[in-house]
Amino acid sequence: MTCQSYQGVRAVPIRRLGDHLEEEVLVQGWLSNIRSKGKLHFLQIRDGSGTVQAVVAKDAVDDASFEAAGSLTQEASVRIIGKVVADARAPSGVELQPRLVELVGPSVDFPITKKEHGPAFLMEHRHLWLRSKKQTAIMRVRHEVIQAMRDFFYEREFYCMDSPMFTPNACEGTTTLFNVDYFGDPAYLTQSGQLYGEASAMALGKIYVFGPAFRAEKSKTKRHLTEFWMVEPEAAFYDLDDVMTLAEDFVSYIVKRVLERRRSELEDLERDVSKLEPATQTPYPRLSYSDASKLLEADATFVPGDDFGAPHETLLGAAHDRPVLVHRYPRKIKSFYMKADPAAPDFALCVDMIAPEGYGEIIGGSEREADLEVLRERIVEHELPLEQFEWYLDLRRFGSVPHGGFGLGLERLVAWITGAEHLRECIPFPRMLYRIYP
RNA sequence: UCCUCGAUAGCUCAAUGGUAGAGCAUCCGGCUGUUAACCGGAGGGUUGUAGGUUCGAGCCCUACUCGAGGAGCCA
Repeated sequence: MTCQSYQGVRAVPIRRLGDHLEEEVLVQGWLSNIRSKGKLHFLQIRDGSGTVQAVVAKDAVDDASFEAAGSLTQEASVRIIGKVVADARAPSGVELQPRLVELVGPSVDFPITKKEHGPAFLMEHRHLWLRSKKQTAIMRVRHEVIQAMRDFFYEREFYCMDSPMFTPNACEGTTTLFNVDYFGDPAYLTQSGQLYGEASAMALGKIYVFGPAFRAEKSKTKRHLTEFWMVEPEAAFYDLDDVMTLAEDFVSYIVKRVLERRRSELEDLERDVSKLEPATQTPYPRLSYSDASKLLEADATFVPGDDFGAPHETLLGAAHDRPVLVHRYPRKIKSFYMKADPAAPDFALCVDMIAPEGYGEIIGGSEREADLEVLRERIVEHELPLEQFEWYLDLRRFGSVPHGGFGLGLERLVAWITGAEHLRECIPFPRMLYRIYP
């Protein structure tokens, strides 16, 4: 006897009940809602794979089961043995006619009720909020995105080469580092796996890094987390065009996969999938920073030569029905490792991908500076500690090659695909400014 | 760091400066097809904290704490 059967009846995930019509099965899960009507109890049972209605009739079960069913409260856990039948009156078209209902664990005064709640309350109860329909749907989409991402790189023979979380050096500016005490020495939580990714690309050619990144930004917006997951491909002998093509192939692949396999989740989320379909087609529109600046000329808040703000990105994104690639930003507003455009040295060979519908920048990438002396100057210009970057400079001393890559913020991509209001809903346990519980 | 808004029952919100209320949740009762079910009843409050104005403050003033949205910055 295992937990996967009970009284000789085999457990079936709710998602798969449609394959077991007219069979007797074991369903194990939690009560998401109950409606009682005299001698009938309508139980909504959730098991993580889906939700199904169980109709407990007084004359179809023993007294103990009927009593147990009637006294169930929200999020009590249950074990049910019953027959799977098709019924148009059931919310999912399939329902369970139990002959046995057993309480596994009681649930008294579950805090998250059927009516609406404020964000602070929900965040305080994130561990329980995760059980709700929308949150589980978002998490399944996140899961699908991660799987699609790994499949994409596997198919193209990019090796998974993860970077360390502890690092002695900064790569995205020194003001947003989380400090840690590393056996008495100062160290930081990584802001990006890229620098190590470059070293890995010199070893294995095409690689990707996937892991959390930490940024101590004092940002209080729906587009920021202090801990977020980033996937960062890096490839030797890739120039900026190769990077842009890889980025659009990557995003279109993922969107296509989610549309194929997670339709019902997108329905639960009431996501308008017609807004996602154009993104399955490549190429994506490409425009240079200079071209984009002209489009923003009418906007008084835009200062030519400065980076785009969130409203500008929204404006640029809104002009297209799919993500847009903006390339060659002014070098002075970009990171030290980006290669200058030989044709216009004040601009960097870099690219941002801006998602439609105001979801903002989901990708930042570039061709990297491959020349030892130029790179050394940049590190000094940016007032970074040169001695901590000697290993990084070695990549230019020993067989330097043109190379490039990008970083994609997983939660921002998931937010756009699911239509989520806020990034905090796109990671199981978000870490934000002033929020580290639960 | 800056700007704006907010804090009243477990939750979401009401309440001319004059007796603190509703829906949901909880508990009790009713109902054999409910769809955030419905119907009847019950319990539930130091109005974020500390001061101040006033005959009287949930409401006006000051400070603080916490929260939300946005800016900057970024993925």
